[in-house]
Amino acid sequence: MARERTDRAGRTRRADARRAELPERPTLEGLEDRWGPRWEAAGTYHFADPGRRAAVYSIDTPPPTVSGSLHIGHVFSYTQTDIVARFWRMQDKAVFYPIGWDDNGLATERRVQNYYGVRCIPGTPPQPDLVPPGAGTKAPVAISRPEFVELCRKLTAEDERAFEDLFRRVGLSVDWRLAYTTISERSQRISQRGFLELLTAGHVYRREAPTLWDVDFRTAVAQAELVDKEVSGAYHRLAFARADGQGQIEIETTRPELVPACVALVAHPDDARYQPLFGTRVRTPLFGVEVPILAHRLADPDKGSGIAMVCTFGDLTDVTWWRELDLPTRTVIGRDGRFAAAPFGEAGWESADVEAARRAYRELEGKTTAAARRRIVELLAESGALRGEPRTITHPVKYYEKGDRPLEIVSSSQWFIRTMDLKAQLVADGRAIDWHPEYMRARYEDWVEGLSGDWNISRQRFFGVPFPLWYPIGEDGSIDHDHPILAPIERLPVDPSAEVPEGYVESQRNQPGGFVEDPDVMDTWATSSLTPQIAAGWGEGDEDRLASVFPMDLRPQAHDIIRTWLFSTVVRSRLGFGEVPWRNAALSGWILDPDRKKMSKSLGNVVVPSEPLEAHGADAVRYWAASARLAADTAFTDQQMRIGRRLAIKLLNASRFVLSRLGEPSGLDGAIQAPLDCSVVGELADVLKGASSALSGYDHARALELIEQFFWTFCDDYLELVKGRAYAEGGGADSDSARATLALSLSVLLRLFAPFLPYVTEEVWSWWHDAASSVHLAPWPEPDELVRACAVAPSSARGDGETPGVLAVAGHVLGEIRRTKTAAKRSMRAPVRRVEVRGDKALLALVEQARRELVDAGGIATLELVEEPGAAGAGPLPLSSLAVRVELAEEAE
RNA sequence: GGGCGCUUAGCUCAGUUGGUUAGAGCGCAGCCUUCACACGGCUGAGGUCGGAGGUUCGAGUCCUCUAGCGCCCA
Repeated sequence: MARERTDRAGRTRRADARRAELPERPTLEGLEDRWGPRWEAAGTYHFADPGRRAAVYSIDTPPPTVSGSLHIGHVFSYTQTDIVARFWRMQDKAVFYPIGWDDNGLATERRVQNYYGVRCIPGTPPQPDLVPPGAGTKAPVAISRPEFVELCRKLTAEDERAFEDLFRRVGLSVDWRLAYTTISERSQRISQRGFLELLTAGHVYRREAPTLWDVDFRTAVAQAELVDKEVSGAYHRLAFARADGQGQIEIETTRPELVPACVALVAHPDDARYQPLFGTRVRTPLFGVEVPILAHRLADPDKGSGIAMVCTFGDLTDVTWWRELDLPTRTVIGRDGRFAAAPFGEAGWESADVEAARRAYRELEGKTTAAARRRIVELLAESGALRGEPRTITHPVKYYEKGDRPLEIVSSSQWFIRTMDLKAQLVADGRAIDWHPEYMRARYEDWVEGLSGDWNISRQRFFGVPFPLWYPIGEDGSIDHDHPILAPIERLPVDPSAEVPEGYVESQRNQPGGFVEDPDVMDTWATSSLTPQIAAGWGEGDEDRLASVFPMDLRPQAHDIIRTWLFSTVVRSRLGFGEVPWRNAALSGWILDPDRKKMSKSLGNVVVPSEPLEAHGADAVRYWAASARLAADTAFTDQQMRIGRRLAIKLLNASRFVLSRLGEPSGLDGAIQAPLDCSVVGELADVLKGASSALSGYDHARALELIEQFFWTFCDDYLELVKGRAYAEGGGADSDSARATLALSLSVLLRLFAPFLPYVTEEVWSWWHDAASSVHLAPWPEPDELVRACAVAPSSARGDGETPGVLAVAGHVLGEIRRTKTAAKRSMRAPVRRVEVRGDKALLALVEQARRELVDAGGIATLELVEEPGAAGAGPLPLSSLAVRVELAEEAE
């Protein structure tokens, strides 16, 4: 792989020969098509493992969810990371910059269901000739799990191509050879191995427990996937008869349908109204089940009547009460979200009136919660237990973030990773990471400190990584969940539903004395929490680069998935690898539409990236992304792209001019000696220093601003002032100095802009260098190369309280001349009879040093400097203290 | 309810550790077809920095209170 570098000074060879190659009218059109394939062919961005962690800069690139729609936000955040990658590559780091696609999981399943009009029903016979009905069908076709998984693979492959095309177009400098998908064999192997190691180490366990459950997707979901939605509901006031016959207790509930699942009433221990009742019992209305009245601090005396009904399970508070008060379980809602059978009269379901209870429950059985609620309200009203009219309220209800109906809580067996014991360590790990911006750390810490349960990693779904294990079945047909049969590491990945554990044969599946597979798949985060390991090929033999790249330097991601992806990666890194996964976390903002609303498909305000890329070009779109700071939500506006485009065009034209002026090559070292030239180099050195420091600190926007600002001054003032010397035939020291300054400045500017505008800078670089040379592999400029090029120390100029430099002073005078010409409505070429500059001696001396350039650029016949006595004061004087009088020549002159 | 962020020219945003007349681009107005650039250049008008109070010789920049918007979490 060619990593040919230009020498430190970015020196050009055979400049004369190259001059002929300058395009007459340079253009941005077609640059993406020209350079993308060349970089690919040359392996410009390939990672060459140096075998030393210190020589590597590694990035834990977010794998986008390919089932989501492509939009301009993808370009935005990925470009910001690419700038960092390019910067470090030019710092001579071996940049490990992989890319992945997150295709595993529920998002893909849902897209496949909708796209093809199918539904996965495990056990459906194979239908090889099936033509899926397609989107919009009202009757989805049931298909088997293998066929469903096949469709998932097919569609994600298409989606991934679209993402790759986009990212290539934008010029991301990823090493495409490192591309991975989260459903790939490698990802599954690594994910399963990671799980087994945690299991062996005792960090995961399986337990039957109340579980947050989406009734439509029929899967468990984790705390991290919850969202609160404000929905309307109603308080129903219900009367419970006291068991001793001494009257009634009224409670209020938004979920009257759960009366058959009621296991207690609770009030606050300090609530005087209920203190006498603690320990007594009441009977549930309709069902006649005796339940205790208990005290618990979470009961809110101000809510409703101050006493609440505890059901198994209406919400997470019920779970807490159930656990802490050691209450029995009476489950009524099944995994399909409908009321399941309830054996009133049997053990645990005793009733004072079994017949009445069964009669009432028959009215509910098989109904959805919503239908059951309507019916039970009627029954409660008929029985007289419902007091008054239900009172409508709006309250927050927990939903799965992708779900359409409120979550239920069902009791089920799930795998958990122990995180509750790890909180303090996780907070400490968060503090070991440098956050950009720093305040984002708070999001992480708040989340960790607010964890209320271990991380449930099992999902009752189909397109995911299976748990690599089986359970033995006893001779009596009972499943022994406590002694799973683990797949050996060498066999991974395994699909336990298709493969057989060691020592068994397929015919023993589901048979007494045989085995049964774990039917679940892992939470998608359980796999993507291992992206550093997947990208680095952990355990993959010759491809294993983990030692060279881990812990990684950077995790870039959006701030909304701190609680999921970022958090889960820290957990896995800590438990599995005993380390913090990265040194830096950079949080990008969101793209909003021009009205500052979040882009979403449902609002119809999504901007497809191909349009701005087409209209403005990749560099211009990158400029827009680069000019936004990290974590700043940014409105989409093509205004910034227009500016970026203009900048890129300016770079083409200015470069063309500079290169057209470079004559015979002469050594740069020490050639720069004219005061104005030293001044420009001095300012450039300041810009270099500032930009390097900003980029090192993940402030790409600041770096771009500095570079860009200098570039415009360079064009507007320096190029205009230097033209006279640059055009002078026959050379001479002045002329050599000018040409050396032009060459040096252009070389440095191209390299500074390269991470931001990779196409246009490479284009210009190619006018000037051998075909094998790439600006993207050129060394990042160093202050030393600027210093060396100057005969005298470059004068740095514009710091606060410092005397302005020659460039600034000359630019100021030139500005005054332009102002006068503009005011007189004359051309900028209009001759000037006389310019008089009055002011402080020190400033005048600087003007004097640029006399020739000012006379040339302004077309000045007489330039007179007049010292103002008395202007001398303490400290350096501002430019505005110079009084410039400009007399234009007559039109005819 | 808790936490965090934002509020600077018509618009979109910069303003580093407090220091001289607060910056940029767009938009707007005017001028210039100059031999790198009309997919351009130059010049100009336009904010007193959400509000109130405080610290300081000095505050957009620190402190307190407050309003609005947004995000995260209960």
